[in-house]
Amino acid sequence: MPSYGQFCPVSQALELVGERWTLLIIRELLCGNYRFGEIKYGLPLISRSVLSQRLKALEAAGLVERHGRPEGAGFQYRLTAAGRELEPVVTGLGEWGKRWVQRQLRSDELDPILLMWDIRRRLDVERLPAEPTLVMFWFRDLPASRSRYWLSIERPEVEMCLTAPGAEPRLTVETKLRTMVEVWMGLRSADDAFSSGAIELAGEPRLTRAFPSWLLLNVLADVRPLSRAG
Amino acid sequence: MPSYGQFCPVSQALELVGERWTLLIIRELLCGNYRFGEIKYGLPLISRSVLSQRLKALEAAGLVERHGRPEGAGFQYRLTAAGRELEPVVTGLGEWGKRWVQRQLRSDELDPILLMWDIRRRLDVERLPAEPTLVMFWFRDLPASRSRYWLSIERPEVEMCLTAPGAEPRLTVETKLRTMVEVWMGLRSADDAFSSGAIELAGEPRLTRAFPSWLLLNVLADVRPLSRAG
DNA sequence: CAGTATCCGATGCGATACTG
DNA sequence: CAGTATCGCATCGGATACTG
Repeated sequence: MPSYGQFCPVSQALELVGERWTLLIIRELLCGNYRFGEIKYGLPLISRSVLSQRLKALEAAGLVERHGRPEGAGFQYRLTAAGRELEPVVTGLGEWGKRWVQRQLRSDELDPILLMWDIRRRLDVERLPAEPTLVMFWFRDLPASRSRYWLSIERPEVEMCLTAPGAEPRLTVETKLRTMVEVWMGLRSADDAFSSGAIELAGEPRLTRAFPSWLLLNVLADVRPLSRAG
Repeated sequence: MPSYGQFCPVSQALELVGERWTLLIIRELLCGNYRFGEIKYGLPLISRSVLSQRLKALEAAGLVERHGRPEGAGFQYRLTAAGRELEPVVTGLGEWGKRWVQRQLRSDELDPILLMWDIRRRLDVERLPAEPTLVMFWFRDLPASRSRYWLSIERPEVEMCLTAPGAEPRLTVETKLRTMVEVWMGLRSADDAFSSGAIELAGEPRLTRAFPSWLLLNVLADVRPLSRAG
């Protein structure tokens, strides 16, 4: 990327983090996705080459450190102190986006894997069932091949599964993808969705009762949109 | 720009303001440069085509409004409420940049016009002389053809001139470009620079005494750099 | 001066193939 | 799985020329 040619710190910051995808990668690292594949799940449209390239650039710039993982192959990418201090910028962008550009979500933005991946990271561990529990999400408006997703809960770990695990789910969440995304993003009341049956829960009563309390919703769910008047 | 394909407000925000130059244009509008040419002064390396394009995109996105100027040709570009609310993001980036990427300034980032343009907008109007006053800045390390710049003060207006106005300057500021930039950005003490003679003032004693108090310095001058340790 | 249209070269990026 | 190298296309953007 060519330089902005300025001594202004805003442009110097943007020379490091202003490229396409970079701040989104930092968002992923901020919210706890440290591995190449985890980041990729959170950014379905990024190509591996670009992700690799950006991680290298961030490492060279001193915002990210790459650590070998003793347990297996691959690396962990961790923000340095400098990288972590971008948190207010990322949050600021998110709040601004929620306030001012939250329009009707386009269908191509309703990505179920992304949604599940986000949900996975924002469950209230304290309230999850103590014993291993399999939860199935069923988006009945999607083609069968991509309509079902599983969260395998083994407190405090939660794993996302894209194919049916062996066990039977003990709780099923059935809804439309758009409904779940809107609830998740705070665009629609969760209480209403549950009580109206827009989200149907099936399974052990103990679990169906508790489920709404597990869902913490997206970090930005409670930022309210404003009108567009200038 | 292709979409990020996400429902996350951070990515939706970046679809509007994540392109190269866009946040810098918003910075210019935030700090009071409203006309095409004024913005261009603050962004010497942007091409007119790109600036035009970005302003149109910002207008279409509802962040900028274009107003005809009764007094003459051209337009004023003004931030809407949505655009103004990006101020914390721009400031956040600037503070982060000042803290973490403030390295030795590269020579090609030392742009005298940019510096003068920035100074022009950050003079303490209250303290400026009441009568019309011409101040000349002389960067003695630059080639003669681009070493001298003038601020024509007619309180509360300050005009930047790139060629010699008719009148004689009543105050001359003589220094190296790097010195002036470093002082301006808070990388070097202004008091030291004046008292050591790194910045030399010549002219009416009343003006040479008052000059240091006019200079408000860059908005980010007092954000302190930190070490790079992760 | 304040932009806008056109053209052409640079580069950014996705697809594919390859490696530990 | 977790990346990396190569390639070819598409888009971006700078230069130039043009207009109110």
